[in-house]
Order: sequence, then structure tokens, then C-alpha cells
Amino acid sequence: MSDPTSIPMYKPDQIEPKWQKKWADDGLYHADIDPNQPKFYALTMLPYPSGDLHIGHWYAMCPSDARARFKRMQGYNVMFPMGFDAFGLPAENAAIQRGIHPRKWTMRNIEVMRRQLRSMGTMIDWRREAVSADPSYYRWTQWFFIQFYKHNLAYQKEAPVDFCPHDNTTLAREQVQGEDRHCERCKTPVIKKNLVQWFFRTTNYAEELLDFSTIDWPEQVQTLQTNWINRSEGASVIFKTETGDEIEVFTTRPDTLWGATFMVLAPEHPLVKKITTINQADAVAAYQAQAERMGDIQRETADREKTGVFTGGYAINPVNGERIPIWIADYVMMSYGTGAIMAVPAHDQRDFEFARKFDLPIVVVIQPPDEEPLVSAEMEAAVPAAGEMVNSGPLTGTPGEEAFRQATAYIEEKGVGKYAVNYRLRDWLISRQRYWGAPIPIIHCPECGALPVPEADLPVELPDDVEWLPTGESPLKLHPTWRFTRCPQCGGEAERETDTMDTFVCSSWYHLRYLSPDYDQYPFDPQEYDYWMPVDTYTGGIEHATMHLIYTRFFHKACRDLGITKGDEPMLQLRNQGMVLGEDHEKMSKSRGNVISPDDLVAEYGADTVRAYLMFFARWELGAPWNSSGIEGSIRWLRKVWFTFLEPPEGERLAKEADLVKLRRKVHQTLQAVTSDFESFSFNTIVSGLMELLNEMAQAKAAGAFGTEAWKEAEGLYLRMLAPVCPHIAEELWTRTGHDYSIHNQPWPEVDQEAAKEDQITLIVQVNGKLRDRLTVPVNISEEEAKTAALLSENIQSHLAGKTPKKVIYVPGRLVNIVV
RNA sequence: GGGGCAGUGGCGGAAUGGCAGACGCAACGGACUUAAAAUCCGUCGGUAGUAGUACCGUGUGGGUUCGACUCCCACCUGCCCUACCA
Repeated sequence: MSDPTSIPMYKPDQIEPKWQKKWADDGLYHADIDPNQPKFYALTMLPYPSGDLHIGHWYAMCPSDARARFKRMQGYNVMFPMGFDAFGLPAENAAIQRGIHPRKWTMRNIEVMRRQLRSMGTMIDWRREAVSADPSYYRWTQWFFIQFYKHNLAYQKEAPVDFCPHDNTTLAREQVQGEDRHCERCKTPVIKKNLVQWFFRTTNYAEELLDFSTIDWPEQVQTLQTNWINRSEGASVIFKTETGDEIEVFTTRPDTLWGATFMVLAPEHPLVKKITTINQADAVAAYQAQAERMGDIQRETADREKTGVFTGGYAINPVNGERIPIWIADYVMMSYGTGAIMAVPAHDQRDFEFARKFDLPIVVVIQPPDEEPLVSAEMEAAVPAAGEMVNSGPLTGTPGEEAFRQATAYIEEKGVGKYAVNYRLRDWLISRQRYWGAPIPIIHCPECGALPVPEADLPVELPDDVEWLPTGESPLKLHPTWRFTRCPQCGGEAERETDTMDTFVCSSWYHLRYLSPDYDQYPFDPQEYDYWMPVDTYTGGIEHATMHLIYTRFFHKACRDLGITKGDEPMLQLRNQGMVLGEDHEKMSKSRGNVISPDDLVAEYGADTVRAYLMFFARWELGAPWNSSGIEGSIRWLRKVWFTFLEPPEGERLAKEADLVKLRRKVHQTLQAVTSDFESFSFNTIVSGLMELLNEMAQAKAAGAFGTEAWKEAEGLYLRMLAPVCPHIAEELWTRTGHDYSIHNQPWPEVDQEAAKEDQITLIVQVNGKLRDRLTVPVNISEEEAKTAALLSENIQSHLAGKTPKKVIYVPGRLVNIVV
């Protein structure tokens, strides 16, 4: 290579800010409605403004940005917006610790993150930014709540809820994690509390949420959501107690009804008190108290020994009239099904263990085929398999495959039960007893009840002057004046709801606010909606599979039924990126000291290098540990791109025609591969393909190709392929090689299929499937010619050792396999 | 206990019925340099051999196939989710 000082060095810090400013000044990435252009809504999950943009944020956003840029060059009108999920606990905790107002803390962090996001060189259209903690945003979060409330999709009820004693607020079920049931934010074990809470009726949509047929989402997310919703088919059956009450149970095995020898209620079940006899009252009360405390201490694992207490009460088995005892036990959950079960010890392992421990009767009512006749006294475990119904009154003898249907028909005919579907999915608990969230827009009037705030009075703004100290009640409740108001109906004295909404409510519709963040007639401008929605590609972490991604689907469907949104799904295609681990292969965290700061990397290498490395170093959907020497490879590559394109070659070699044909072939083959890799999110092979092509171009340059027509073509195609990955250096080289600004307005090039075609192939010759020779042959070789050439090869002859081939397999353009 | 994902050189990965290890990092040898950095050239799965080459090799065991990293079955290991779900 000639003296590198003859041309300017590649200095990203002199290039990147310059272009970022020019693109912003020119509004290059403004996405406006254009009915003549196909639209493309590319969305990445909005970040929480914790203050520092983590390398993980870059990993989520840079490849998504590159793909959005690719789509833009393909001729789509691409919208790639950004915003901030700005409500939430960390701001409030920071306020408590440091005495800063949550709004101030949040807005300061947002300012830092905006700067960091700009330094990435993304094509974000900042005119569409939305911040969920702005009154102009949460006004509409409140508006959605009111629509839901008016249509019975939001309601309040007293319920035992998971409460975090450290954060002093309730948690949604999916925010409680692990065996010890700890808070996802602060890891404190949660406790149970009975509170009046607000809910959204997600369960109304349980069935529809199981349908993924119209969306292209990863199997894994579909599985996670399906398991979370957990649909089970069975029957609901009514048991009458001797006190005349009805206990409804859900069972997936109506065919085992004749084997129900006792019932079990959850300790919190409302009928327990009524059923319990005087003799048992003390034991029952003690057990209930113990069960309640259980939440307080640690919740034990599933395989712990069964405990329970007899209530003294009895129910009647509705199919055989047997009198069966009613127990309470903590293995029955109030939160699933009806909080009561019929126990069939012979065919359910939990019931079996319970029956053995408390010496309750076990009656076999199912005889699986291929098994010795079951004898209850000799059983060591329950037999849950399907089989012929036995000992089951009129249905005795019903074969296994008929049992479910016949049993269901029987109880329906007798009027004691009916076919039923049950879901694990529960209604979404949205109340939070904290300050920094969107206030629930409800006024409680002693005369008129809970009334929505009139829409004209929205937003219900958060007061600024609030005491933070968490007491378990909303800080809004402690404000001297805020909560006192007038009833919108009767005008009498009334009080505001002081709970705020779960931040997942805010993030369930942010993709709609991006459409028109300044619009004040409606949550979004309907014209913008009609043009841009639905989201075409949505990217983000898989950790949101059972939270945000279920909520936002629910929200969209609910809004559809209220006539607010259109279509069944908000996001057509979903892709998840993996995680960037620390160099020690551990999750990055401040306490481990293995955090990689994007700001430092940009200062050292420039944004283009960081972008390229993030796309190159791992499979995007899997992620990988960071490697600080690995990134050296990316900067070397970009330096080499720089010199290969700018530095005049030494010497006066004249390229041979064959070299130019070869160069064009490689360029168009690479273009083909890069195009399909962008479509399939294979970002790592895009970069490796470009590296390979550069190596080939350097060779062609050494052979004298620089400045030829073929070289000019290769240069133009290379830079356009590079543009989505490394937008700054691509723009700089584009200008320096004599093209017109801006490369980012260039169309994505077309593959010249003729140029990409090989004229020779390497024919693989195998003997019994083992590679024995490689032959270079013309691409249009006939089957006969290929087989003959293979058999004539010296190597092959020696491996055949005089034997006659039994069979010769030919795969056109690929290989010959000789079987002896 | 249930479900999911993954296992390929020292490392990240490529190939997804047909040349295993593209591309890059690290390492080693060399050139340039007073020296270093940068850059360039070369080697780089294992065993045997000067070499041509041969044998082995994609977590383990089996199967399907002319041919398996790739498809099927069972298992092992790691990670993630979930959990007395009736």
C-alpha cells in the first residue's frame, strides 16, 4: 500500500457529527403521509429513561434502524419514531433517595438519552417523539381508561393482590417472579393484601388472543403467550352443600365425576365460614390465618407435603348422591378457576396425596387399557391416564375416547353442570398506589358512586407539590387539596381516585401517539392512522412476551370493538433481539462492573464502527458476550473501505477482462445475499458479506481494476449496501467519490442476474458419500459429461479399486456420488 | 413437575439434506520500523507423514438416506420462562 498520508485518514469524529447535523437540518428522515408511496411503519420498543443508554439499547435499535433504512431505500415511505416510557417507579425512588422531583429526574434523563440516540446516527423522525409522562400524552391514556370504563372493560373490585412492601404498591401478577414470589424491580418478596383495585377485562379476549394466524410473530412468543393464557376445556359442575349453598367447580375431567370423594376449597373461599361447623371452627380459623401468613413468609414449592383442615361440612356428589366431606387446603388457589375443586384421588396426583395423608376414600372410576385392573388400596400414585369408565353408574363401560363427551352430555342433561372453557389468564390489575403515573380519571361521589371525569376536564394533572414518602397509600391521597373535588353529576362534595395506572397502560398505545404527538382532538389523527397503521415490523426484547405484548394486543382489540382502531392486530411482524452480555459472559450490571458504555465506544471508534460491530458479532436473535478486541475488526474493516475507495493505486497495471468479470460477479452475488439477509434479519452475514466483497475488491484493485467501469459500478453498489449499516462513512465516501448528496435517497440497487452467474462450478465427487475429488467444470455440464468426468478422475479410480459402481447419483451443478 | 431455546476450532459465528469451520477476533511466523503502534504477507480443528494424502471430527447413543451439523427418536449439559392451573 502506498503512503497512507497521501489521502486524509478515516476520522469518524470529523465525519459523523457533520452528517448528523446536515441530515437533521434537511429533514432527510421526515416521514409524511404520501398516498403515492407504499408505507412502512418500523417500530422498536420505547425505552425507559433510566438516564443511561445501555449498549443493549444500541443492540435493539441499530440493527432495526439499519433495516428501516434498507426498507426506505427499497422505495417504502418509512416511519421510524422514538419516544420515552417516562412514568414509573425508578423516578419516584430516585426522588425519595435524592430529593429530586420525579419529573425533573425523568426529563433530565430524557435529555441525555436524546443526545445519545442522536449520536447513533439513526433515522429517527424526532418530530414524532412522544413522552408518556407529558400531560398531552396521559390526557389520552386517561381518555382510553374512560372509554374502557364506559363500556365495562374497566372495573373495580376488592381483591387479594400482590403487594410489594418495599415499593409500597401492588403488582400485576406477571411482575411477581421466582419461587419466593419477589417483586421484579426490587426483589423483595411480595405479600398479599385485600384492596379495592381497578382492572381491565383482558379475559374477555382470552380466546381471541390465542389466535396468531394473521401475524408473523416468533413461535417462541406465541408459545409463551399461549401457555400464559392456558386454555383448558372441561366442565363446570355445581355441588350442593348440606347448608343449601352451591359450590361451582371447574374440572378438565368430567369423566371422573363418580370418583369425587371429597371437595377442597381455597382457604380464602367465601363459603368457608358458612360451611364450617362449630367443632371445626377453631382449626379452620387457625389454618386460614396460617395460609394468609404464608404469603408473608416464603411461599413453599409445589412438591411440599399437602396440608389442610376438614370444615365439618358436607356436599352431595351430583351424579351419585354420595355425601362427601368438604376440606380446605392451600393447594387450591382462590385465584384460579372458582377457588374450589372436586377431588378425585384415584386419578389426580395432588388429590391422591391429600387423600392418603388424611385417610380419605379413594375410588377408581377409570380403567386405562393395557393396565392391570386398578385396586385403590394398592395404588401408590394416581392414574391420570384416560380409559374406560368403571364404577360410574349409568356411564359404566363408556370407552376412554368417548368418556369426556358422554360425561359432559350426562351432567348437562341432569342440569348439574355444563361444558366450560377455563383460562389461566386473569384480568389486568392496573391500579398502583404511587405518585408517578397517569392518575385514574375517576371521581368517587358518596351519592352517585364512581364516575368518570368528564372528557372536557382531561387531563387530570398530577400536582407537583407532593410528599413522596411511601406509606402504602398513594401520595396523592396525602396531598392537602388535590383529591377534593365536586361530583360531575350532582355537584356535591366528592373525591378523586388517588391510584395511578400501571405504566404498561401507557405503553399499550404509544405506537398510536407517534402518529401525531401534537394532535389534541383525539389520541391520534385518523388520517395518520389510516395511512400508517398497522405497525409493519416491531422489534424488542423477548422479556415482554407475556406482559407488554399481551397488553398491547388486548388494548388494540378492545379499541377495535369500541370503534377506535381498525383491524385485529396492532403489529404484523415481531422479531426479538438477544442480549449483549458482559465480557465475563454474565449479564451486564453495575454491581458486576462489566457494563460497556456506548458513549466511550463512540468516542474511541465512532458510531459506524459500533453499529457495524453490533450487527456483526452475534446472531441478532441470540446475542452474545461483548468482546472488546473484536470491535477492532470492525474499525479495521472501515479503514480498509476508506483507503480502498479513496487511495489511487500504485503502478499502472491494466486489468484483464476476466478480473473485471469476476469482480462484477462477486458484487452482484453479494448484493443478492445482502438483500435477502436484510429481509430475514440476518445482520451478521450482511457485514461478513461486505467484508468478503471488500477483500475481493482489494484484489481486483491490485490487478488494475481501479477506475474501470466495473470498478465504478462496484463502488456505487458497495456504498449503497453499506449505507444502512454505516450511514456516515457511506455518505462521506459517496460524496468524495463524486456522487450527489444524499446516498440515503438512493434506490436500493437491482441484482444483475447475468453478471452474478457463475460460468464454472466446482463439481464434488464422492465415493459412498465421502468426498474424494473436486473437479472444475463448465456450469452447463450435462449429466452424462459430469458422470464420465467423475469416473475418469484418477483419485476416484484409485478409490474404486477396480470395483464396478452399483449406482451413480448426480445432483445438477453440485456433485456426483458413486456408490460401490 | 411442565414448556421453550441452545450445544460446531482458543472465542463470536458460517453452512440448514450435498466441499464443515465463510467472515472476524485471538494466537503464531514473517515484512516494514532505531523501536513501538499502525499496516501488509503467511499459518491456524485433531492424529500420522517431508509431502501427495489418509483417518478422526459439529454434546452422547440410535434411526432414516446414495449422502446428516442439517430430518426423526431417546438421552446428557447449559440458559430462559412457568409452576399445587384443578
